[in-house]
Amino acid sequence: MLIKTYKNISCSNCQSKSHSLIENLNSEELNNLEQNRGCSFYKKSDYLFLEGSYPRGVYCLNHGKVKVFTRGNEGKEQIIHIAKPGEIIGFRAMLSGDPYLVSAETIEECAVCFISKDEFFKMMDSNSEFRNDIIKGLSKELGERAVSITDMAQKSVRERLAVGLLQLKEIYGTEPINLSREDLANFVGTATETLIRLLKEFKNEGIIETQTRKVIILKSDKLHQLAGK
Amino acid sequence: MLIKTYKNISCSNCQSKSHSLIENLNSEELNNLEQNRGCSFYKKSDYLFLEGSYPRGVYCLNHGKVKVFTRGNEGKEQIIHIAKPGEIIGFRAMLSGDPYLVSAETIEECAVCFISKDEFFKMMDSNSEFRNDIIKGLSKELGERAVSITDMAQKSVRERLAVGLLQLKEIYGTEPINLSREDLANFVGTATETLIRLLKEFKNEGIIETQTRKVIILKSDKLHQLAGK
DNA sequence: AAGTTAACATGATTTTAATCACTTTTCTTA
DNA sequence: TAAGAAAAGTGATTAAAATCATGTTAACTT
Repeated sequence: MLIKTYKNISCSNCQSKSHSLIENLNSEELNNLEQNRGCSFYKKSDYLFLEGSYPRGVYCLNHGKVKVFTRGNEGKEQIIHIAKPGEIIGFRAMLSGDPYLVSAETIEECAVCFISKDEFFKMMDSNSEFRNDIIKGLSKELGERAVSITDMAQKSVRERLAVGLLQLKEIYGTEPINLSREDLANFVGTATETLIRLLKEFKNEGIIETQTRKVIILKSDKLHQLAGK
Repeated sequence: MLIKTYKNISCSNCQSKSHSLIENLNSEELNNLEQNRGCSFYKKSDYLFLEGSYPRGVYCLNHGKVKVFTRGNEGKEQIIHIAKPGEIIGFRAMLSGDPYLVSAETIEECAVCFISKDEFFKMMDSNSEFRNDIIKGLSKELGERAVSITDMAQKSVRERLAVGLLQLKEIYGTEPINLSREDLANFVGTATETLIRLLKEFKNEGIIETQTRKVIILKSDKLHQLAGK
């Protein structure tokens, strides 16, 4: 699946470092990391890891987007998170010691660095700032997921789409949101047909614009309103 | 709200210690903890803390049950977790540095010890085993919540009730499940009326038995089946 | 123990969103 | 660049669960 292995991305100069947990490593640690990690290109729809398998390390996303999802009853995906450059993916399972509960798959071409379990734990042990960032990250995400559970249980699909689009705006920044309708539906937690119909409504209401599959948000304020609080 | 302050529960001899994160503290640390924590009785429906406020420490549950919940759109509660003796409540917000995203309220008479922020962080810093347990706990919970999100998004209310009852069985052990219909509905994520109707169905199918508000599970295997996987 | 309140329960109705069946558009790649 | 495949979109129908209205039982309170 993997196109090419390369060693030419430097951690010290990684353009995603500043929004990454590795930003608090000192230059010695960064150099060491650079020696001990492997980097790979992945094309679209490649897996980083699969639900049920055991983690052997973590993945640091340099370029591209990765969807993290579980599979429910009839194999339907529920997208839990969409990772953007700088993010470390898959450390949860490694820290808990369990097999992955989620799968990770690229949704565009990606450059990803692999940091082995040993290396990762070494960094956790030796650098308390890094460790605290990991702990903070876990805690923050845990809080966010409590909100997601509530949203899933209580909000209508329309409200959830508004919430979801706002989250995706944070992830995609100024670029248009570039997800398949099916992925978008699996992120919002609805049927693809329902999602398409709602997108059309939002479009008619002037809230969004679509360029074939791409979605551009025109009125964030309106989405906030629709999202309810 | 608090009936009585007491100092007579010893951490070293706490009957809930063995299923608690404090079990890996050494005797010196336990003695120190004992000097620096305050214990209180709470009656039913008392708050430990409220969504939006800032954490000043964590709560260690010695006796009783506590519901942890968020409030959705129209103030409807979504119960995220029901804590049982031994559990430390409210450390997530303390670790992330944010205000509480959830509220915690007793659902029966409780004995609760309070450990200050300073004290808690001191233990985290000095005892790596304790710290690792905290990290593992956070990670495990994070995984569980990914599953909850998927369940909320994809399972029917009937399936979710089956899942919920099985979870409650783990929490209540051999005792009957003792929750109001409303709390049970807010745990499963449905309307109270719907919950009541489904409980009746389960009762007619011989899966559960009810004693006024209490629920006794008769056929766990059947619930596993209904829960879907 | 009687009265009051809150929790539990049921029936009828409406709403939301899933499902099924099918068409059209867009992307791939031979 | 034409053919095939995959993704996007539409319409009709069904199913699930929320909501509204109201009745009943249980549990406090004085």
